Amino acid sequence: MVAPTRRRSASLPAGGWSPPAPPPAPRAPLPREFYARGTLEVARDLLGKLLVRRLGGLRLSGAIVEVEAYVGEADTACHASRGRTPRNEVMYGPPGHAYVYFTYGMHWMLNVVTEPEGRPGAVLVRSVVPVEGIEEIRAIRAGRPDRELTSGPARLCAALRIDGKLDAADLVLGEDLRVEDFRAVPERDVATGPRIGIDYAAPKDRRAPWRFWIHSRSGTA
DNA sequence: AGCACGATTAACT
DNA sequence: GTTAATCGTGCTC
Repeated sequence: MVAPTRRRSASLPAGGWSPPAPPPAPRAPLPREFYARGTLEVARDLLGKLLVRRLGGLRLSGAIVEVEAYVGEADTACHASRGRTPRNEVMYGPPGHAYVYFTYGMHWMLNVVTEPEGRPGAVLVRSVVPVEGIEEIRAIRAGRPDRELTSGPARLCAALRIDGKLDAADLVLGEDLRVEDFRAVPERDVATGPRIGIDYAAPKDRRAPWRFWIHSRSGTA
């Protein structure tokens, strides 16, 4: 039995945020219209939503606590900034699909496609807090401390077994992967700042505060 | 050639 | 306890 350790969030912005137990009854996937909006709005509104991975008979899920918006060809940090390619093709398609790609020789990244069809945009899911299937997630991520299970874009993909096979998956049909309504996040709990790992981008894009996370309220509830 | 990262190591306070 | 630097890895263009 593990004593409830007091966990001070440090470098990870949303490390201290915990979803309420118990998890709610499963809901319908968010509709297409949710995604068919401006990427910044979608990014902000994804905070507190439930990312659900269906794996065989299992339901693994986590509450979204950190995201980044990548807002089209004019955004030099966005994969679409150099035009349409086989990899980023799905970003140009209809909203509400997964854009999953591989990077750094070992990591998968999960994005959700935004904006009406033809306009590339996506939100990178950077961190979730486990809600359902935590024992299975611990098994998948054997040897990791709990705080490293799903905090980080590559970690959450590993934890939920998200890889290139889910690229272009329809989150609205939601067969293997979906996003459900879960928890309203008030404005005062939302923090914003520059995106991570985009040093190659133009200065204006590096500075843009297009990363959103749930600010953990220290001490009080 | 270059990466929308993270594990590891090495320095700090 | 923390932050900063390094680099593996293989897919994309």
